[in-house]
Amino acid sequence: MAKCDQCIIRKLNALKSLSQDNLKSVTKVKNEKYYDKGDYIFKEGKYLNGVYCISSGICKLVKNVDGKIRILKFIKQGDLLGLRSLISNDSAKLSAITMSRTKVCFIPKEEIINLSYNNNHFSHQITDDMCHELLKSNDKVIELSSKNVENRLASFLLEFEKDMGLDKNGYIKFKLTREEIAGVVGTATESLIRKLSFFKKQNLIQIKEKKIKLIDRKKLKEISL
Amino acid sequence: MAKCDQCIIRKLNALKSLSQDNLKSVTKVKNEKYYDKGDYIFKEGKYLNGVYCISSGICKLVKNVDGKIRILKFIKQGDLLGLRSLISNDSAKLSAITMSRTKVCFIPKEEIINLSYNNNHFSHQITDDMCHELLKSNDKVIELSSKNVENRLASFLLEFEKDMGLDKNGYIKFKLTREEIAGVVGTATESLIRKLSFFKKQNLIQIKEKKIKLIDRKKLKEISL
DNA sequence: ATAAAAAAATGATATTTATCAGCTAATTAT
DNA sequence: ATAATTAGCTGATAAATATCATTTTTTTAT
Repeated sequence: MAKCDQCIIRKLNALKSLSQDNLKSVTKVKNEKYYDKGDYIFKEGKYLNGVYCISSGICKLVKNVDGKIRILKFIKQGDLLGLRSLISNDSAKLSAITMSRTKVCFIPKEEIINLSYNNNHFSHQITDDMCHELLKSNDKVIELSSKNVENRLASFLLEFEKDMGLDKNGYIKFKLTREEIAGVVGTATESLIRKLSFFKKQNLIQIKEKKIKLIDRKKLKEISL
Repeated sequence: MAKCDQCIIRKLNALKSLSQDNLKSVTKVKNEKYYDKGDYIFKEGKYLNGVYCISSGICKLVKNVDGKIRILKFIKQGDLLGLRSLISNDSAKLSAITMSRTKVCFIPKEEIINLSYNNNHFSHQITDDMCHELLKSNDKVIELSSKNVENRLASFLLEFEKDMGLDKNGYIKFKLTREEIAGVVGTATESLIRKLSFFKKQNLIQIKEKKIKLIDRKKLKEISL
């Protein structure tokens, strides 16, 4: 089992605030696990016994609303999963599904609670992260209630590009199905497909083997507003 | 200036975690202020120098998106305003407008920061509150992206009744304009009006002098799902 | 390599929601 | 008390979005 103090992933989240002693303690209790693409890390309704630190791979946080699957967030290398439920002593309200083979470190609840009481930096970092999450969530509420599908799709494409980065040919690194994009944007798959081909026809984007390349970011930005 | 340790309002928010000493310290630096109905406590974009504790009255947290005013949250007696911005060291992303004459206690940023470093209970309580906010915000995202106006209006009416309580005749205590309800539900005022009169025609609600009484909560609940 | 399954695309249509214009009722200011 | 303003309501219509059925393309399994 790898040692946490040598793990660079931890620097990407609240765990960066931990001391060497803290990290030794985490190393003792943490648990590494691999998931295949499409696996559930946890399902909606489950009470989590700790938090999940994504070591490699990509996941989605989703809610299934009578068949329609809404995606609230993508979780990447370095992100922590399950903090909200753990702090609120509440069941998970969303399911976490891997979108690629994923390595996850599980840290038991007691350890997180102890750390948060023994290390003020850590506990403040968690609060900061929650505030950031809240800001983004509020932004989504506003976007969903005042922008149409076209605006939202443009906005998503720009943000997704920033989040995921580009391959050597300028395409967004990570592939999503049309259904998944619809699940993020909050629309029906068919409506999403139509908007995407509309963007393609307008030369705002290019699509090749399901990968998307943004061509006219300025125009997309305008559309997103 | 009233003393904070004798204020019962503080028990309704994170300030309940403060010690007697903490409260004495807050009393020294806090500032009471009255706002008339319709006043801005702060506007979107402003950097806040502290948090606002609502002592009496009701406010709305809003965002103006090219003329359409979306209401994200109602703030009542006992609620704290401005914590997110303060913790993130960020400008306010929403405006706070009073909906009745409102008494507010302002607590300077430095005091909140100090308290959060000196009192673990307080700082944990803040984190808990943020988690709760995040949960509610996420719920809204899901609702907006998977429910229609009718569903959302039913859901809002039930929640608003729970939040505000009833007058002696069973009407929801607090009056909102149609435009405000539309701003919460995320739709156009005219669409909202039509849905409201539809609910009235179906005998799900009654309206008298702008106040709303829920008649068939069971049916409303079904519609909200 | 081929068959089967899943994903993407398209057309037709229904439903939902927004917009605009005008009218009425209620509230506010003088 | 009356005028002016604002809020509420209604109808007509346009625009956006969802739904369903079908076809084509791509991916996956054998």
